[in-house]
Amino acid sequence: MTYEDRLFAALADPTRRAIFERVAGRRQSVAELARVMPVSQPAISQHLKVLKEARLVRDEPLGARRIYSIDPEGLGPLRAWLDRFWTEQLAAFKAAVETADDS
Amino acid sequence: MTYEDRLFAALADPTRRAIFERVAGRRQSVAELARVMPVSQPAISQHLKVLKEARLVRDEPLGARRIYSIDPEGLGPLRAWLDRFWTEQLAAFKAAVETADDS
DNA sequence: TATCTTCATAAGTCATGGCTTATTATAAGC
DNA sequence: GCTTATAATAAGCCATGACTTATGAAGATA
Repeated sequence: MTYEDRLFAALADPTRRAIFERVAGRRQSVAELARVMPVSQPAISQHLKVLKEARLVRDEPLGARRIYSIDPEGLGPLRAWLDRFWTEQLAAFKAAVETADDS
Repeated sequence: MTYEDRLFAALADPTRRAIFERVAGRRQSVAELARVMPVSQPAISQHLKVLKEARLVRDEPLGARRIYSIDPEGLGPLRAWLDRFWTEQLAAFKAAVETADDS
C-alpha cells in the first residue's frame, strides 16, 4: 500500500474526516473527541491511528491524556495530486483551443 | 450519503483512481481501459459508474462504444475542501505568532 | 438476418474495515 | 495505596465494497 493510498483511504470515511476537521480546528484529546462524536472512545482511537499513519495528525502526551493536532505537512501530497490535474486540464484546454484555431 | 462523501469515497480505491487518472490523461472507451487495467471489463464499468456519480467523469456514446472523459468541475469541491484547511492553518499560524509576540 | 463488438447489469463470493465490548496500562487525585 | 480518568489494544461482529462469471441489450458489419 503506497503512501498516497493511505492518504486517500484515511480521508474516505466520513467519521474520520469529521475527526480530522475537529482536530484541525482545535488541538484536543481523545476523550474530548469521544464526548462529542457519536462513536465510542476505542473507535476514536482507531480513527486517529489511521489519520496518524497517513501523517494527517500528530500526537503529544499531556499527563494521562494525549493531545492530537493537525500535521501541517499532511495535506501537501493531496494538494500536489490535485495540482497535477489542474495543470493537465489547462494543457488539454490549451490544446483544444489550438485545435479549434486550425478550423 | 452527502456529495462530499461520494467524492472522497470515489477517490479512495487505487484501481479507481488509476482509471480516473487515465481518463484524465486522455478520453477513452471502456474497452480501451479494460485492455490495459488488471481487472475485468465489468469491474471497469462499475468503477466508472462510481466516478460518474461523484461527477469526476462524464460519458458520451460513440457508436457501440462509450467515451469517458474527465469532468472539469469534478475536482472543484475537493479543492474547496482543501482550501478550507489551508486558510485555517494560516490563521492558526498567525495566531501562534501573535501569541509568541505577547511574551 | 446473423454475427461480432461493446458495455451495463445481475448475482454471488470474499476480504476489508468500522464498530462494539472487554481489558490492560499509565498517570492523576483523593 | 487505592480509585478514577485516559487511551490503546484485542477480539469478534457485521455491513460494505471490489471482484468474478454469466447474461442481455444495443450498435456495427458481413
